[in-house]
Amino acid sequence: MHNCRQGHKRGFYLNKCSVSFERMARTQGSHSDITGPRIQAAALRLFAQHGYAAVSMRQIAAEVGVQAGALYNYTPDKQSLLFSLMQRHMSELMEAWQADPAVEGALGELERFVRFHIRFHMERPDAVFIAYMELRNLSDENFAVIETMRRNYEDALEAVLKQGVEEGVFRIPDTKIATLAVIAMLNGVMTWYRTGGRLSLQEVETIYWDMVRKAVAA
Amino acid sequence: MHNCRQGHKRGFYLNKCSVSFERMARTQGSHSDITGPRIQAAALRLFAQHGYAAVSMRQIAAEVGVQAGALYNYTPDKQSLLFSLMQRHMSELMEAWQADPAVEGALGELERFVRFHIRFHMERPDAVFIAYMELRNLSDENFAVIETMRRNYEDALEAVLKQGVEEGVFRIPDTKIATLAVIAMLNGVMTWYRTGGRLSLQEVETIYWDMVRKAVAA
DNA sequence: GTCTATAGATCGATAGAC
DNA sequence: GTCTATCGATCTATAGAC
Repeated sequence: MHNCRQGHKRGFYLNKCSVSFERMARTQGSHSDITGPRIQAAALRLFAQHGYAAVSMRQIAAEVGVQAGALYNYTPDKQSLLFSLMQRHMSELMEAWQADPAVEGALGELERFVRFHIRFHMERPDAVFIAYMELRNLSDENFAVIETMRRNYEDALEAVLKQGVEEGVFRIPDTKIATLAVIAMLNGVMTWYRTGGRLSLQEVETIYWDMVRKAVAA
Repeated sequence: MHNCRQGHKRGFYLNKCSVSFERMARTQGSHSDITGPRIQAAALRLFAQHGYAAVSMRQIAAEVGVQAGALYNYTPDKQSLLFSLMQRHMSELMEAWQADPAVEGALGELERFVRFHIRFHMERPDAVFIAYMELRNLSDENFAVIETMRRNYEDALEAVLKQGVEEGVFRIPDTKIATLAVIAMLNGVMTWYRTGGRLSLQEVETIYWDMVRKAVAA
């Protein structure tokens, strides 16, 4: 099942092959105050690569360099581990968007959104992949939280589209559908873009901005 | 984990709640020549709802109304079951596209593609969902087969876009990227559209066609 | 805080009766 | 072709030593 060929399996995210990061056998009683973050990082990578259901706590522990039981000092269970990864991702997304300096006019705001979305998501492909693929593995309660955060982000784009319609610069039959269509299109970047390819991220942003701009144009 | 509320968990496909279709206890030696198709149908539904890795052979068997061991009269293993579902889906997709009557000119062909893609995919949401989400659970050999079929389908759209550029009706900086962007956008329909909503499928097709047409316009 | 060890459940797949 | 029964592996999570 596993493979490491890069560029393989487009249509889903595949990590670069990387040397396993296991540590030396750890003396009993030793400790590391960065074990928590390392567990999160290992879970993020493994969930993105193989899927939540296919990854065992033992695999995560092995990647960190501890035994499986030690994980439960940092998370009550596997489900909470998934939820915390997704929640942090969505929080960072919202905060980054709000921190991005606004510009004048709906057209400028739409360009800002397109470039922000591509840039932000390409910087954390593992988290993005999990956020879109593992929703069904959340408990109902956890799903409701993530879903609300996602809707807030979508609402930010829809507000821009509505503003553009009012300004008369956009012609959009249904702003909610257009919102989802734009985000879906932009997310497609992650299924094929690889750093070091023939196009820089800047060029990709511009190509997508061109398509989005025209798609909603009056 | 499981829930049955409809409209819940947008962003991934969720089946309608349906009464379990288990059969009466089966007398030994009895048989049914439709067990094979019923296994495929059960696997399709369960893989789409819970994910390949999260579904057990026992669950599939229970849905069909047989014991787990009986499944192995129809499939050598779980992996082959997944592969056959994806392969059939991609075959049907290619055949349906080739059977759809071509029209004159790139603009007409693009509209035909947009409407065909939305219609075909909305008619089989389970298969579509599996085809996009379970690629990583294919063995390398099986993945190569599916990936080739997918590329062939994408090439059909790219040929239309190239034709439009030559005709001068489209202005597209990169036809490969535009191909992927259009397909990604159209696939987004499946994350939110539900039969019986405020828009008919015909209306949805028209809205997306409007956006696609403008996005690639000269 | 990490270890070893394990409980208790469930998995994919097979064997042999009917 | 389906059944019952089971093998051997693997899983999440916990208990108790250090």
